[in-house]
Amino acid sequence: MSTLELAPKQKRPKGEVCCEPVVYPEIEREHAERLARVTKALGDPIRMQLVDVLRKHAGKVCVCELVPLFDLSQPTVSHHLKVLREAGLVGSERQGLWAYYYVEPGALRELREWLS
Amino acid sequence: MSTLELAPKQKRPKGEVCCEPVVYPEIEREHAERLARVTKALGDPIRMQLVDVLRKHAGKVCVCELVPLFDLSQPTVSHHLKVLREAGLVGSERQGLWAYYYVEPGALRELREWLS
DNA sequence: TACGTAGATTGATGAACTTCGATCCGCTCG
DNA sequence: CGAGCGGATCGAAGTTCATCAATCTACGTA
Repeated sequence: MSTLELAPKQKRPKGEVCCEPVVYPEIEREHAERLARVTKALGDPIRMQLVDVLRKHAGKVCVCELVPLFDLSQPTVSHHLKVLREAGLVGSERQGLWAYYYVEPGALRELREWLS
Repeated sequence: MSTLELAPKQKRPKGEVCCEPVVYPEIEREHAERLARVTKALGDPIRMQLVDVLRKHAGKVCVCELVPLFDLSQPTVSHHLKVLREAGLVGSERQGLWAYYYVEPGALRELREWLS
C-alpha cells in the first residue's frame, strides 16, 4: 500500500504534476471484475430482496413463495433468479414440481472481505 | 408501474405443501432499494476499480491520475465518477485546475452491515 | 394415458447503460 | 486580456437490461 501525497500544491510552472503517481497493479483488475460481477447481480432492488429473503431464511425457499412477494410476473422473477444463479450467488434444487433456491455459501465472502 | 395482480391463494396438489409461508415485512423494500443503489453503482468493473483505488489511498486522488489507469477516454472516466458521486459513494473537490475524488466515509457502511 | 400445475424459456419492446468525439466551462499564466 | 489546460457536459451510436405474454418442459395425479 503506497502512501500518496495529496497535499494541494501552490502555484507552479507548467509541466509540473498535480500529485504523486498512483501505481495500480494489473492484478487488481481481475479482482475488480469478479467483485463487479457480484455487485452487478445485486444491483437491482428485486434481486437484492431475493437474496435478502434467502439469506434470512438460512435454508431453501420455494419459488412459489418468492413470486407472490413481488408485483412482478412469474417469468420476470424466474429471470432474476437466473441472473443470481449465473452470478454464483444462489443455487437451486428441484423437488418434484417445486424448485427451491438458496444462497450459495461463500458467494458473498470476497465482497465482504473487500468491504472490511 | 404495472398494476398489481397478485395471485390469490394457490391450491396445492392433494394437501401437499412445498414449504412454510415466508412472511416478508414491507419495511425491507426500502432497505433493499438503498442497498441496490449502492451495488448498482459498484456493478461495473471500471467503477469498482475506481472505488478500490480511492479506498486504498485513503485520501483525495486527482482525476488526472485516475484517467490513465484505464483504457478509456477522459469523458468516459468522468461519467463513471459522476455515477459514483450520484450514488453517494464518492465526493469531489476542485482545487484550481484539478479535481480530487475521495470515498465518502460511511457510504459503504450499510452494505457492509448487510453482509455481516 | 391424459390433465393440471410449477417453473423455465422464448421473443418482443421500451428503457437504461457504456462509450466516444466534440464542445463547453473555469482556472492559471504569459 | 487571450492562450492553454483539466475536467465536465452534450449528443449520438450501439449494446444491455427489465419486463411481459405466450409457450414449453417436467412432474404428479386421476
